[in-house]
Amino acid sequence: MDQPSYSAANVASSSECTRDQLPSMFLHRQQSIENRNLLFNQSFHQLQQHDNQLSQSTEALHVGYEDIDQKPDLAKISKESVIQPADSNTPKQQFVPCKVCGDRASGFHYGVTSCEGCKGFFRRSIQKQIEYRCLRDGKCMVIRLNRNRCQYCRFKKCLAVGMSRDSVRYGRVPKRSKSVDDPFGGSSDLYPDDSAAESRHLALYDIILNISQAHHAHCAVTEDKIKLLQRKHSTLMQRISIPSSQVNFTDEQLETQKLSMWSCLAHSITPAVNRVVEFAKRVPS
Amino acid sequence: MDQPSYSAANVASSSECTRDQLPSMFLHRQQSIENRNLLFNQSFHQLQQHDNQLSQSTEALHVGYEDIDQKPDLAKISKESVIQPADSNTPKQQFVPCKVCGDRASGFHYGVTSCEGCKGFFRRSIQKQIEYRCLRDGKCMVIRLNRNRCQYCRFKKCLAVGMSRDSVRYGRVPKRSKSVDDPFGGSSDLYPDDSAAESRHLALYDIILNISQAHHAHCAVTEDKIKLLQRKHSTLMQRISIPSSQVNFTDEQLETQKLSMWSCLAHSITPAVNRVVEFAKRVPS
DNA sequence: AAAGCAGGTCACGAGGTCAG
DNA sequence: CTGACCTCGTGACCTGCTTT
Ligand SMILES: [Zn+2]
Ligand SMILES: [Zn+2]
Ligand SMILES: [Zn+2]
Ligand SMILES: [Zn+2]
Repeated sequence: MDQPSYSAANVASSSECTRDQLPSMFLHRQQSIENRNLLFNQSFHQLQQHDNQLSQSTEALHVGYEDIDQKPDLAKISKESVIQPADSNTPKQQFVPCKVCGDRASGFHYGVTSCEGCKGFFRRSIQKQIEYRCLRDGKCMVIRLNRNRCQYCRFKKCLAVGMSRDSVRYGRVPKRSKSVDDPFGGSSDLYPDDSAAESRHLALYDIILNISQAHHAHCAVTEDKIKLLQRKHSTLMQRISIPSSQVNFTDEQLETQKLSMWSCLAHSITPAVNRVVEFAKRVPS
Repeated sequence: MDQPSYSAANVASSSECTRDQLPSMFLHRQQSIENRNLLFNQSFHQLQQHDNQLSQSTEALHVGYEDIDQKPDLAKISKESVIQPADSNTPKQQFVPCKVCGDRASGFHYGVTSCEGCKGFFRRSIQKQIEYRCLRDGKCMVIRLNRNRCQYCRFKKCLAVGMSRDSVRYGRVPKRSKSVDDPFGGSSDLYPDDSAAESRHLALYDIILNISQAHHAHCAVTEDKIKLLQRKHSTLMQRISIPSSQVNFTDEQLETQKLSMWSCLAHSITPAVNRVVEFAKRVPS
């Protein structure tokens, strides 16, 4: 696939993305999850396109996880890697998500409610005229935890949500354009939810993370193993194809073979089933 | 103290020991061992209060403790066996241990306070998707001096303490999350010790390692061998039980048999004694 | 003034490097 | 392969300007 590139108003030099830009979460469940949450409306369309790409690149996500009997406990996960945008000293402060990455927004930057990170990233991008490149298909998901893995897609998202030098709003925000739901006075059509939406938003990330971790911990389908399987399969087929023409089994033999094969299959598939069960047990209910 | 090299080859060949050095060696070393264990244990008690990491890997550490239980003296440890952190020119700098190996941490890498070594190792591991294998039981202790001996267990420990691409923290550390005790602003498990205690901490790790290694290198009682022994024993008993009723030995025959059995026993036990000697020689003095 | 954002600052850490 | 060292992108704060 050709690699999309950006030459915005000011773009010239090239910068290399790190090759580990895979979004480390979101599997097939993401759609239903997204549907439930209004906060992600803006990117719903984009997410739908991601589904393909994500499911086929799943194996790359398992780097470092195979053969490790990792037992992530939920308490630790929620402590360590769940977003904690709300500082403990300002419980009163409302959470407003960045339109680019979903982190806590710090204000209305370049025309978009965004976080300090995305603001700085966008500023740097338009200042230094950097041309980013996506090493994949240019559809990387941009969320807080992986926003730094693909600069191209982050910048693309910035533009998509409307960041621009021209959208800069100077000075004080007019009083009446402020609202409870959008303290930064951006366009008022996006977040019709009350404050409960914020907690749902956070909970969502929590769930996403949990599922991702559970998957990592128990999915044994790695690239290596797939290749190995393919090799095994082809050699097996070769071996079988030759004698198959000259061999005649009796019905009894066939029956016996069927039984033995079934037993063999059952034996082989048991671990996989166990893994699925383990995975299911990890999904928060 | 220089690093003792315990390569696999070294361990394998180390059971050779000339017989004549046996007795004096043994007695002398035995004393040393006891003294060291005195120091060793109290410090461990103190460590448990301050160091989460140690208690977290208690299981592994027990290997080193099992045969050892005595009374303490703190001053002595810091006096005679302190091992300095890598840099001796910055005495003012506070010591913060790597959560993986206990070496001096260089920062908050992949979500965990860790040293340069573990950081680089983890990066390499997740980049190249290397699949490690443990040559033992997958419970190797991972501490500074032996962290390079088992990649599998080192990586496992990395994951266990929470290293992950998703836990990466970019940018400057928020001011309010910094504290005197935890310069890296990581999670809330702090190390309220002064630097002297940290040096002791480091020294302890090395001592633990030495003893454990010495034990591992010369203890022949592995799980495998125990099982083998049990099998041998039961078959032997079966074989014996049958003829024992119908056989009558003369006194002379019995005497001869006693002698031969004693000789056999002596022959069998010699390697064990040698191993004890070798173990004693490895204990730092 | 007061509020609020663009841009600058620079502590940090990811990733690369390369002797050992 | 390891890890001490280096480079540079990141983002939490800060400063100064613009608009009410
Ligand atoms: Zn953002
Ligand atoms: Zn991308
Ligand atoms: Zn370490
Ligand atoms: Zn191991």
